[in-house]
Parts: sequence; C-alpha cells; structure tokens
Amino acid sequence: VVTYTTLIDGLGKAGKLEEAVSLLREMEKQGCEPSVVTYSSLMASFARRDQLEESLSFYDEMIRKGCIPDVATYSLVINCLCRSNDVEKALEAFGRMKEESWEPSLGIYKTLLDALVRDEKIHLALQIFHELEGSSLVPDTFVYNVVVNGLVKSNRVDEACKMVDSMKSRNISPDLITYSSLLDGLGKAGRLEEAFSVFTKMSEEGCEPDVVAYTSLMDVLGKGGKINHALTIFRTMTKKNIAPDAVTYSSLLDSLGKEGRVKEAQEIKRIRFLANQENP
RNA sequence: UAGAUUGGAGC
Repeated sequence: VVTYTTLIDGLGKAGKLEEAVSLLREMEKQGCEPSVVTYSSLMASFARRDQLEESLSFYDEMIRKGCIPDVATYSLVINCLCRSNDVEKALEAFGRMKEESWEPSLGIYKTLLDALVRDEKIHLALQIFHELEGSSLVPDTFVYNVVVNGLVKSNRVDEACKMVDSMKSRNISPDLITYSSLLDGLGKAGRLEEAFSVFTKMSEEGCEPDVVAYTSLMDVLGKGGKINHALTIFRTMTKKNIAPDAVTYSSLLDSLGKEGRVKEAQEIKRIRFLANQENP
C-alpha cells in the first residue's frame, strides 16, 4: 500500500493525474486496499490543478469504500467546497469532522471564515470565530484580517474597529492588510477623517502604506467629494516612488469623470500613458 | 497526503 501510495503521490505532484488514477485502479485490481493517505494524496493533486469536482469524487469514493477520512482529508474537502462556493456543504463537512472528534486546524478556520465572508454570512462567520476563540488554537493576524474584512464588507465598521483593538490587546499585531481593510471600511462609510487617521497611524506603526492602501484612500476621498485631496495623495504617492497600478488609475479617472474634471483626467491619462511606455 | 485562505477601482 505504501509503495503504491508513494508512486501515486509522485505522479499526482508531477501533474500526471490520469496515470495516478490508473495506478489506483491497478492497485485495487491487485487486491491492495487504498488507504486514507492514498485518497487524500489524489484529492490534493486534483485540487492543486483546480479540478475540484474530481477531487471531491475521490472523497465520495473513499467513503463508499468504508475508508475513514482524517484531518488532512477534511481539510482538503472543506477547501474544495469553499473554492466551489458551496459553503453549506463545507459547513456540513466541518460539523462532521468535529463529531468525529477531529481538531480543525487554524487553516481550516481561515478557509471557512473567508468563504462565509464572501458568501455574506457574517453572522455565521462570527459564530465560527467565537468557536475558534474557545478552542486551544491561537488566532493569528490572518484570521483576524478575514473577520475584520467581513465586518467591513457588512458595513459593521465599528465592530471592525473593536476587533482590531481586541487583537492588539491580545498582542496580535495588525498588519498592512488589517489597516487597509479598516481604512477602506471607514472611507466607504463616509468617515473620511477616521479613514485618514488610520492611514497616518499605520505608517507610525511601521506598516508603510502600499499601492493598495494609497488607492483605497484616494478612492474614498474621490467618491466622498474630496477629489482635490485625492489628487494630492496621488502626488504624494508618486513622490514616494509607489507606482500606481491599473486600479489606481481606474478609480481616480472614475472620480474625476463623475465630477466633470476633464482637464485633470487628461493629465492623469497622460501620466498613465507615460508610465506604460516606460514599463510595458 | 500539507494543501488552501485575507485589503483597493471600474465593468
């Protein structure tokens, strides 16, 4: 079994999926029962190449054959289901693994929380997050970021701010992504002053704003009628040698267009053209 | 078998 599994794993990692599957059939024909590792390895190989349904089909197959899934298998199943936007089934699998007394990993929580946020199920996400807090796992910046982003996307910016406070009090450092989410949320809620103060504070705390943070700030300023301020930020960004990207231009041009600022829009387009010339 | 998952615009 181990020999076959090792070979199947090797084939799968090399992207030779059909060959891996034929070897599985071959080992069965030889009366060799594939193990949970064999199936999980195949699932991982298919998932790696975005063949989610195929990956899940091996899960079904192992269950049919009475093979018991382990944590790694569940992790793969939940990943696949979340990536196919089937959060309900992912939650079911999550419930099943807990019933079977498997300890979900932090990675599983991250995947599941993110999927819930994308599916606009913030309530469930918070519930799962609570569960995580009650477990022996230690949440990291990444998990907090997922939840902060979820709160922001559901227009619950105050709770997002509280979440950031609570991570600090637990000595989990907010990072560039945490602050960018928060800045974006505050800005989209029309709280421009606070958004700007997050922007200032982040550099003070050693998180230098990147192109995403700058763009986000400019975007909310532009949409909030502070287009001149947005243009100032654009210049600051250039001075700091942070290259605007396609999203930066698109956001700025959109705001300028809506305000009828044709001259400035032309100027920005010229800058974009020149930048594209230099950096094709 | 250890993968996958977090922030910005328009459409």
